Amino acid sequence: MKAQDAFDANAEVALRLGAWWEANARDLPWRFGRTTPWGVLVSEVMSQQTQMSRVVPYWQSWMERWPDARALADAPKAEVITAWGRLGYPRRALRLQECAQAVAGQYADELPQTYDALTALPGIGDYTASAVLSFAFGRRIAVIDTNIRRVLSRVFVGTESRGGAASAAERALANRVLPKDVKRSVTWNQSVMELGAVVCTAKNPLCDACPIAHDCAFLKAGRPGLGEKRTRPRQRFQGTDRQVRGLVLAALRALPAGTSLERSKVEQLWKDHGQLAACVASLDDDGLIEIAKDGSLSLPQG
DNA sequence: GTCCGGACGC
DNA sequence: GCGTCGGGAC
Repeated sequence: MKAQDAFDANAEVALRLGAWWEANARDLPWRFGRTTPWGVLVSEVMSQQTQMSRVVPYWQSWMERWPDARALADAPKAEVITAWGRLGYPRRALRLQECAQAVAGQYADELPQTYDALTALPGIGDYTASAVLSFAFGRRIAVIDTNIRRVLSRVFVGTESRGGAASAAERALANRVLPKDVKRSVTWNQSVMELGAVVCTAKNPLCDACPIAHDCAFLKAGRPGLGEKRTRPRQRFQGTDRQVRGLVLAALRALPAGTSLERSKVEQLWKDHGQLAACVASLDDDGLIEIAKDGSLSLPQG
């Protein structure tokens, strides 16, 4: 395929996706310029490995309580962990506060606008930095997440994307098809991601409702390998340390503020006391809990 | 059972 | 590159 063909084909795809986005974009509260760059960053961190429908109420109360980085930077850790609630992966909450402290302290409460400065912040990796640059600052940069990888691979290559980290080929593809025009590039990132979230889903894509079905190499090829394992295998949950850690933390969040859970109560949370002890130790290592001399647990009071 | 708008340590 | 880190929805 000649380069000009690729550009033309993509221009048509971008146009259809853009129209679809205008008509179908979910009305999430951090979209359409209704929040600050910090608000966008918070939404992206909360969305890491978590569905948007679950994020929305958390984001709203979080931003009401801590509207900017400085406010979050000064909040008690225990309150931050409690407010994270059942979003999962609570280390994200601590990293988000560390990020807020860096932004407030090093950048005068204004998010930096370069990829290198953003990825240097705690909890901000390639995806989140790119998403903030594109969605909050309107910069032209290829955003690469699991949805975009899946959609681009299907549409332009005709195969399912593989698990693990994004390959060099996937990154090259994302950069190649990213519209040259800055504004179009932002809409492109958002609409491709949105399509992956609500139409071009992993297991059961709604090709009948897809605005670019006509342009899709994967559909043309008969959707080869659909439903096969493509993404990196996910961990089980039942019986894992993650479940036990979650139980311990949930018990501490449920306590009256400033109080602790005595050792005998802790031991009732899980019957494998070896695993329980290891999980308590790892929560302590992460800075998510504090262990008193008598073995009682509490959220960090610092 | 599978998947979900990843980041990080090693 | 691989293991770990929640919890919910379908």
